[in-house]
Amino acid sequence: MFVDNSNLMLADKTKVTLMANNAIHPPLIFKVAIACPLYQLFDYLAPENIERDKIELGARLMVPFGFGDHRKVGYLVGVADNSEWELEKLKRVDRIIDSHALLSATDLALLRWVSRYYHHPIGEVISTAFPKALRLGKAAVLVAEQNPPLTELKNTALASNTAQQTAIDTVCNGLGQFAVFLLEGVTGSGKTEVYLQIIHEVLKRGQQVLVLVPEISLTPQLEERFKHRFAVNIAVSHSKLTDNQRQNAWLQAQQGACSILLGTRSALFTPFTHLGLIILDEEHDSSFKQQDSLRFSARDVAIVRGKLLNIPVLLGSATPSFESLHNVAKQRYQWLHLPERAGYSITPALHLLDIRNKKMREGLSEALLTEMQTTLAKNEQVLLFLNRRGFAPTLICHGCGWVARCLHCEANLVIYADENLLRCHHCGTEHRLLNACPACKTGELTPLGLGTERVEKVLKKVFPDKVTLRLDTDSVRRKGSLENYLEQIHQGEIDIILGTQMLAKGHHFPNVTLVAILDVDSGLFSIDFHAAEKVAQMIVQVSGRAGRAEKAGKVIMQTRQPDHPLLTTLIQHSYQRFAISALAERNAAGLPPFSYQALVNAQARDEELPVTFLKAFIDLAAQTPKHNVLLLGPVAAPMAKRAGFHRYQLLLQSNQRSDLQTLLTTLIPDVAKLKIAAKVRWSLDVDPVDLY
DNA sequence: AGCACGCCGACT
DNA sequence: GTCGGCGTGCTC
Repeated sequence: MFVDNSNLMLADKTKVTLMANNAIHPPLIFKVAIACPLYQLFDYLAPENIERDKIELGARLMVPFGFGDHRKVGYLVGVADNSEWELEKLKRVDRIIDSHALLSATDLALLRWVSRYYHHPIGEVISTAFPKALRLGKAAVLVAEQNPPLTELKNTALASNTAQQTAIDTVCNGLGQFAVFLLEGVTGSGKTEVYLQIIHEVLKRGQQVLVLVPEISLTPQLEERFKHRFAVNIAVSHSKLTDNQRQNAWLQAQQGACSILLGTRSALFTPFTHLGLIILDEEHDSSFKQQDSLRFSARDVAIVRGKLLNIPVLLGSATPSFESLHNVAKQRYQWLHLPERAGYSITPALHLLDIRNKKMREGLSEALLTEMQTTLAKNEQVLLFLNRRGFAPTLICHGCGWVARCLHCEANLVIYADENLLRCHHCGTEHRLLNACPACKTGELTPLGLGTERVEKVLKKVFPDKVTLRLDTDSVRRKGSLENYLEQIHQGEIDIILGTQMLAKGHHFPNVTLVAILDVDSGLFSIDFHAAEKVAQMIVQVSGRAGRAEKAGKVIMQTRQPDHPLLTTLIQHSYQRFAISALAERNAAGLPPFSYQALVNAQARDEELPVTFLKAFIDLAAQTPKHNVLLLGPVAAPMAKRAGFHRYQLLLQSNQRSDLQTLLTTLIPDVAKLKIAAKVRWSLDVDPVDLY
């Protein structure tokens, strides 16, 4: 009788095949990273009949993951002959999506470094390097067959001054090897021209350039200058573009079809075929630090990338970060200085305007109004800086002292008079503007403090025949309106520009000859030790908007602290001098960059849970052998409640970066496994710049 | 992160 | 009697 043993075979199929495989060659195991919040790789059986030498690390795979027939994209990061798991429990890879990996070995090494340094799950890190469609497993298409001709260059050989030429020569001599250059040059000193001439050299070598800027609004003007100068393919990548546009830029860089990629911090992980230089403009800008999910510093990761690729990294700023200045002092970076304004530009003069006991009109002193009058009479433009949106930051009852507070945040509601609203800047909650005090019913409700909307109203009253423009996130919410407004300013259609932070970033207003910082004091008394650095940078950056070309500029800072050392040092000496003294203070206090920090944040709707979690974190750390890391906290975050969530934090600090890293490496995966970790929203920020 | 399993309240 | 709430646990 014929014996059908197929059932038997089926029952024991896995074992039989494995035995057969073992007889010929050992099983092939794929080590796969998958985008989920787990600090581990997943082992899979390689597809059947695969040739081992055709496997490329970094390739995307489709793998079964989780329940039922669920599939996810995985990233191949290793191949092995064995697994710590029982082979019967391993699933098999469905298919290899990329026969040729889209990431190089160096790209993968960079992503693994990022995962280790920021203690972020490897699968999530790798997936952030890909455009959305590729993350979901879509096939990558070819965007161009060949590299474009890289030698067609326009308008070369512009005259540079000595300092510019020295900077250009120094970086160009360093092409083809790793080095970090800090190009420090005041606004108008011709930094961009230095970039252009160095980029020219890199292009001549047939290599690509990655240029990173902190803000999307800075890309159009740079793109324009690149296009005017170089007849090469220039790709742009930032989050205001469509997924398709970003993917196209990504593929062009990855296939060597573009010579320059200009983008914001998210463009940093874009793969290139032959990257020769990374430029990071406005390197001091805190927008280079991502403040959610993967909290990486684009500046620091750019430097690691330069090191891995053995190419130079050029950091540029008029107000370098203290960390970069410290690295120059330690001779880790080479300092390149452009001390003067190129051409005929005149450095603006800084003045402190003591407003103590002075009569004020909605935040504007008589002396400032007179200065404005004089400037406007000459048909020159005035720029006023006030870093506070809305009409007024507080609504208070003159009768009983009641203040309009947000129900979900530990914050006051901001008055928006035009919209007849009270709005919370932290959770977005809106209320109708009240007519009567809800507490005493009779008291008069009074706006307290100044916002841009309030100052705009008084400006229109005082200067009725002049055109005032308010520039803040509320007024430029509509897409593309910032560019339109900037164009109007350049066309001379605007007389008075009033705005927030967004004015301090890189935009040039040649006909502005008077700049006033209305309230410089508000930045001087923060609990965050970074505050002084940020205020000094803001003052110098805002000052840089004034007095271009042949026209002298004037900068006025209204203050009630005319003897504050930050202000006097900046005015009597320089940003550099202030940086030196502030760095000395940080050294004495054992603060970064003389020590190393990581901040653990925890928040939950329940008020007790964040503290319980952070205490569990401390308990785990205490079980770790002697680690020389100071744990400070838990303490309530500076904004203790936000959008209904109670927030606490724990600061870790060490004199040795390696001590801090070693502790975090063992601690974080264990913390993630804590039961309570699932009940709070927690995050880790390595090298935090915002301590709240 | 997803997604399923599981044990308690208001509905056709 | 069921639909669905989100607490808990798992992913090679």
